[in-house]
This record gives sequence, structure tokens and C-alpha cells, in this order.
Amino acid sequence: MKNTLIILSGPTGVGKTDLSLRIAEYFHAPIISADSRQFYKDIPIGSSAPTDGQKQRVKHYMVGIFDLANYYSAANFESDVLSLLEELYRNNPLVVMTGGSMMYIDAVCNGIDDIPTVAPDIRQDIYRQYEHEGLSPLLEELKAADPVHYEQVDKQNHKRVIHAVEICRMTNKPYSAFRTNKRKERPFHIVKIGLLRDRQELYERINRRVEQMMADGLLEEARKVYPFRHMNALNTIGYKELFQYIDGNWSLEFAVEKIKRNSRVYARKQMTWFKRDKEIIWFHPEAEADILKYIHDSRQ
RNA sequence: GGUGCCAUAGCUCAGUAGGUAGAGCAAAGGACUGAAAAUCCUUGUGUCCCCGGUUCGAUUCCUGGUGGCACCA
Repeated sequence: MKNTLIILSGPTGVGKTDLSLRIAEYFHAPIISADSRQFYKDIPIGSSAPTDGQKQRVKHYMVGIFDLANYYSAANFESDVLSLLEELYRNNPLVVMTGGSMMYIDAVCNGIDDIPTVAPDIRQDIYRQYEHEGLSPLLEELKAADPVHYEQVDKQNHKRVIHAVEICRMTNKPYSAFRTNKRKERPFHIVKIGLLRDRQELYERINRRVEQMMADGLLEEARKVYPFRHMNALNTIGYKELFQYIDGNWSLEFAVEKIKRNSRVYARKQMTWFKRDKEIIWFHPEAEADILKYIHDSRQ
């Protein structure tokens, strides 16, 4: 039987963590988190990271391993998880990967092109230029350096434009030269399971979960990490709103309301991405027996 | 009780020198190749509080209600 990676995904608040634990216990499998915020230490409440009790039930990987100031990317995740899987498959024919960061999941399942990591000083220079001069000169630069990508890029999305220019400057090659659109083959079997709930039900769960996070001390957690508020890891729902409260711009009540709203918007954005992936088979999170049967069947 | 201000989208509000209206947020849909819980795009949404008056025409001006806020008593 081929080694298998079970992907358990779905929008925020749908119930991934609970179900992943039961599935992992049933198959005696370890869990890899594919959640771009659970990677970081010091933010377990806001990122809904597995608790100590949950981590005792099942061995977890990729949770709470980086400092907030650490740079990390989908490409790093791809290579880290591939070597981790190689190791895990020695003793476990089945591994569960759960989370809602689709770009990271796709990097593991399909691979990501080999594009160099941008040197911090180049990034700093270009952002400084963007702040002073706006996007137009960077668009002109991209047009000259990489006309192919200039045609394709979303010209209003400064992050995309800037990244392409960064790569052009760093490598003296067009950004599009690195993009192959080739899907990599993996030496293991991938089963993608999506979790879905009625939207009204999902929104109610999200609202309740935010209240629970507040009761669990999210505000204290936000205060502790406040000195790192400019790090990308904290450009995150739950923290950015509480920082507004800590800075005195918003009332606490308003900030909590915004956390709920932004979480709902995030859940919808995730679902837009999921809809595109035709390999995902959808289940209700409570249909556990069906899910276990589906995993069994797909391993034959 | 008196005076003043306000009432417009689910919310906060703009506006129409009289020709039935628009922003932000929300909602719904979409994009996504090294910071992705990020970043970006698209699309609606209406008894313009109610009764009357003036007018060819009133959400807009006027009388009177109703509700809210502020100040004075």
C-alpha cells in the first residue's frame, strides 16, 4: 500500500482540528499543520493552535516552531514538509495534514516554481521606492524587464507587481522565466477532503469562537506580542483589530465585532479558493463515518 | 414645557441651488507561484420617517405630526 497524505481542509471555524484528531487517532497517524499562523510561537489563542492536551493525543508538526520575526514562505513549507514526510513515512504509512492555508497546501501537493528568495535589502529598497513614488515607476520597470508578466499581472495589486520587480532586479532575468506552470509528481498518494457547513451555521460558529478566544485571553496574548505588531505574522485577524484597541483607536467592543466580520470574510475567501480545486471531496464535519470509509476506500 | 439640530442602503453617513440618489463598511461573487489570516478585482442593495401644501414635477421648499439628540427651564 502506497504512503498516503490525507489533506483535511475547509474554512476557518468549520471544525478541522477536532476531526483531524479523531481521524489521526483512528489511523495512528501524525498531524502536520498547514496553517500559516500556527507555525508561529506566542500566538496559540488567536491562531487556534492545538492545545497541549490535543498535542498529547496526537503528535503534531509545524506548530509553534518559529519566532514571530521569522521569515517563512510557501516554498519553505514545501521543502520542510517533503523532508518531514520522508521521515514520517518510515513508521507511518498515513499522515494527516490539516489547515486552511491553501497556498501552502498547494505547494506541498503540486510544488511551487524554483524562484530565488528575495534579499531583505532589495525588498527594503523597493518598498521604500513604492512608498515615495507609488506603483507607476515599478510598473514601468516591470514592463521593460518582463513584458510577458507585465501583461498578466494584476497591475493594481502592489504586492504582486513588487514581487515580480524584486525578482527581475535580483536575478537580471524576467520573473516569468522562473514560472514553469509544471506540476510536480509526489512519491505518495494524496487524498483531499474538504469540510463544509451551511453558511449561517459556519458564521455562528465563527462568532462563538471569537467570543471563546476573548474569554481564553486573546487580549492578553495580543498585548504580549504588541512589540512585534509590524511583523507580517501579526498582520492577522484577531491581532490587527486588538492592536487598534490597544492604540486607543477603537473600542474593545468594536474591535471584537471587526474580528468576527474579518473572520467571516476570510472564510469566504478560503471557500473561493477551495471551489477551484476539483480534487477535493466534500463532507460535513460530523459525517465522520463517511469520511473514514472514504479514506479506507481511497487507499486500496 | 421651550428652543435648536437630525431622520436617506443591513450599518455609519454624503448629496440633490426642485427633475426619485452615492461613498465607506457589511453582503454576494472572483483572482491568487516565496510576507497568503496577506494583497487585489467585480456586483447589487433604497416607500430618501409620515400626513398635507406650493409646483408641470418634492427625497429636496413650507405647515403639521412622529421618533431621536442637544441645550434651556
